[in-house]
Amino acid sequence: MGRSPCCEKDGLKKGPWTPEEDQKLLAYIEQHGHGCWRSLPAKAGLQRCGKSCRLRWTNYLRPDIKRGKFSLQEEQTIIQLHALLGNRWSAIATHLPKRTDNEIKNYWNTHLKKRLAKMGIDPVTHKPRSGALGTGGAGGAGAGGGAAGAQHARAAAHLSHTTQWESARLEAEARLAREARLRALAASAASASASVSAPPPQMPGGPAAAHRLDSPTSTLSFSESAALASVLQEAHGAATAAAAATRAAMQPMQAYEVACKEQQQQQWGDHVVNVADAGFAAAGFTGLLLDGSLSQQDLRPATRHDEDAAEADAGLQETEEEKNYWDSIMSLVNSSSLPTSSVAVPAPEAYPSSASLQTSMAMPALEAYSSPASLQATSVAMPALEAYSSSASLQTSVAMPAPEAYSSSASLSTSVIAVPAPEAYSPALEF
DNA sequence: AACGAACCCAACCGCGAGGCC
DNA sequence: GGGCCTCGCGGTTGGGTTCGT
Repeated sequence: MGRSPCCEKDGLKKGPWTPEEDQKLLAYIEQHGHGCWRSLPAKAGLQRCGKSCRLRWTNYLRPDIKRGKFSLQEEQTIIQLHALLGNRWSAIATHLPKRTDNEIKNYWNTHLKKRLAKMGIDPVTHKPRSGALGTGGAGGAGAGGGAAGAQHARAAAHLSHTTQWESARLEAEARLAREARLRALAASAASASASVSAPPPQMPGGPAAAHRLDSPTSTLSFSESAALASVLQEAHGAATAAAAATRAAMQPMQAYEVACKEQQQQQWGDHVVNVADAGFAAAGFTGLLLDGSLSQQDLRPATRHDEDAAEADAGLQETEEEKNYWDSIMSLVNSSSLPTSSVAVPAPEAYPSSASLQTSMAMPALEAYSSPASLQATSVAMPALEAYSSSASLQTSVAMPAPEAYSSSASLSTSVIAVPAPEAYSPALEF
């Protein structure tokens, strides 16, 4: 059963690349850059289609590719990002330095998926398998459940991912709304002291700046001052719900961390991977996902080996900062009113440049409240945002990925409400 | 040693998005 | 606005390798 010919003409070579071909491609790209992939093969003297060349380069020849075994941190990051993003391998790959999306995809399909299944966790929904969905163990992907079950699982996973991204988006919007309100209040106070007949308060930087603060995907319009008050109220309510949803959605991550670690230690003995592996930015994200609301005490007795006590304590200490940091973020989101005096109102000039605006909206206000230690975590707190941003497009950078998933505010509220209860994730997994 | 099954991964395919004319 | 082209993504597969009998 041969494959149907690719879009390219016949006569082009297919299949595994020879060292000579690799050399040609490498030499050409090193000298000229890849340029247009379509015309590259001819210029480089290769009997391949451009697509094949691009694939070979991005997945194999690129110099900044790390090959070999995935570390524990990388595995955990993949699992956690997959829980958040689903099968968005390229987005996941942006948080695993030097790993390609193809490699991650393969690793997921050949290792992690099976391991999760073995642990009784549905690799699609990232939830413990319920009896109704079939208790099939490894390799039981198609064994039980049937089409309806699979569809249900996919839908649940989609909803879960949608909810989490939408939660993040709402938090960002609510934060922007609060900042806008604070700026308006500040401007109002200033103008009131200047003249009683002054025009109504405006967004610092003028209408144009106000317009730029609008979230392109938002259901809120910060520049419509007439609706501002009610919108702010609404945004706050949504953000509060979103914060709760986010916390709930992130709780299974902790179970994953512990479960994976246990699993790894059973498989590989006591080989301990250095959690503080320098330069591995994703670890910050991993840590950030650890939510303190599901207490460590709840998990430890059921899952921790005695000989791991010292290491676990160190880990707890390490995650304590992140927990506090995350709690502070959540309390900021949840707080009904920020003390005006304690909030640094950004100067108007902080917004005009599209570059700075992009940054401030992509990582909304988080950096304003982070300690240097947690800054690294902050930088990956909204992991996929930058993955989807074009350098020129603010809209893209602010918009959450997979726009089709976040179509309406109606579906949004449904999503938030439909977040599975935290207790759905039993921390006491048996291996 | 031989064979089949399972595993693994590089590479292919189809599709959609975005840019350009 | 619509067609064409290029690129990137995710799903899938073919074939090499390893494992088990």
